[in-house]
Amino acid sequence: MLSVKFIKENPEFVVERLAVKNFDAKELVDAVCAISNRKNEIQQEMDQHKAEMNSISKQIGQLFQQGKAEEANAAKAKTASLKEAIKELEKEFGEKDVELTDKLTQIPNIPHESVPSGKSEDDNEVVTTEGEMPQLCEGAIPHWDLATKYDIIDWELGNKITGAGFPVYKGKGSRLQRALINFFLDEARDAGYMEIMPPLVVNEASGFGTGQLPDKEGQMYHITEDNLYMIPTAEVPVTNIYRDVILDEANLPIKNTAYSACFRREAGSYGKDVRGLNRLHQFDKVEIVQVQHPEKSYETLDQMVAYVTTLVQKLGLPYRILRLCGGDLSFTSALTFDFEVYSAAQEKWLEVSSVSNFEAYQANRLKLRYRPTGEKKPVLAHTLNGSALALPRILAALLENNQTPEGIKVPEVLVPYCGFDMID
RNA sequence: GGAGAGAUGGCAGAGUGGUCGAAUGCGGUGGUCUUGAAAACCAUUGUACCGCGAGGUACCGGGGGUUCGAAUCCCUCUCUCUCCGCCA
Repeated sequence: MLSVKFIKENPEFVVERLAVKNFDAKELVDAVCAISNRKNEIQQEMDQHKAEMNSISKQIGQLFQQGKAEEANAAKAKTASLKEAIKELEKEFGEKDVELTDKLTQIPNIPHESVPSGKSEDDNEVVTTEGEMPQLCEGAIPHWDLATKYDIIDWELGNKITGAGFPVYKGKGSRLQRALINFFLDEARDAGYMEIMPPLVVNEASGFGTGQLPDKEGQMYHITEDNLYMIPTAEVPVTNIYRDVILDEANLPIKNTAYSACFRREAGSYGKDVRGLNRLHQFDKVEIVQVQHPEKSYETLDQMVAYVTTLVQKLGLPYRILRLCGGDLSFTSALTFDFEVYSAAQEKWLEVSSVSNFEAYQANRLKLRYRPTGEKKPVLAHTLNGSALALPRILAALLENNQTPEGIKVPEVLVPYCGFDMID
């Protein structure tokens, strides 16, 4: 969330910038300022009364020790009204605090100045388009049919065991998944990221820290009996490693990577674009996460984009990079670049990565700070993350683009990882 | 699942109603000494909020209560550990 201080110092700026996200923040910003001001007034009065109370209590203690019980009891009488006043102020203070947090969590992150305005994904800005469009052979078919033809993914079995959106990978399909995971993790390690194997289920505090809760809880599978959530991305556990942490400036940037299965309910997204591997309830992904100095986070974002570029290039997939417009930008992000690969049989661009700078928005929720060298006061760090990469759509594009009458060719970089060069 | 123990500052670990934001040790930082280092010694060392400032307030797992006063007593929740059972 945004800091109260920033909102109070720049209310017009916040409203103006959030308009780019098509978000009318006027009322919320006004409310935050008003509630915060009232809260401060209450605190001043409350603290004053508490100071007096503390002082009287201390005196009473001394009087008792000196054996002056009568005077002590007289002093006690004075405390009743004070006590009552404090209680009331505390109550109102608590209410204002809840209200303030409620309003704050409803205000999205401010978009970076480079974010184009726009309503939907149609307004995203194409930054780069690279790679050769594949020439498909006669009778080319989409990946869901290829997967069945070569018996590497069993859709029906997934339906039987769990339900739609939980495919079963078999034989070379399963091995190719494993190869992709290892390939991505090794690449990330070579790029300086430390590998993490996180829990796949998180508590409420973690969900709040990265911004999934309270608003987007419908997106996650909720284990109500234990009040735990299945992760929609490794971003959640890996970023929450640094919840309530004060880092040394010298330790920045922190670079972590993690493979995880990801679980998404995708409620309300039935219909188009859900065939085959295009949208699943469970999928595999390797994520990269960085914690960086505020002054260096955009430089880091560029580096992360450059890194993801190398991955799609090595896989030989035609890709394009989009700068998300305000309307398509997520609630918590300040700037996001999406990667899409071209899936030739579907004749569709498929999103395989989303690389974002959250600036201090997540950090403020997480209380993730660093201490500038030689200084006393901790400062909020910046967090960034990106998919590197999400597997299903990569697999879809690989299957469709590399199909030949003899079978599906495996990209060279993956051959050492999976141990075969052809799915036939 | 059954029984028990516990949750205190970066860590370890005292503290069972009143100058306790909290002893002590370790660690960290600064300094003295030293050619340099180690050792020793001295000093310092949490976070947040309010206030122009002086300063004030809060925080000893979370929440509630008793009391003039709570780390300390009571209730409640959560979590951790140990033993037994079960089990990859």
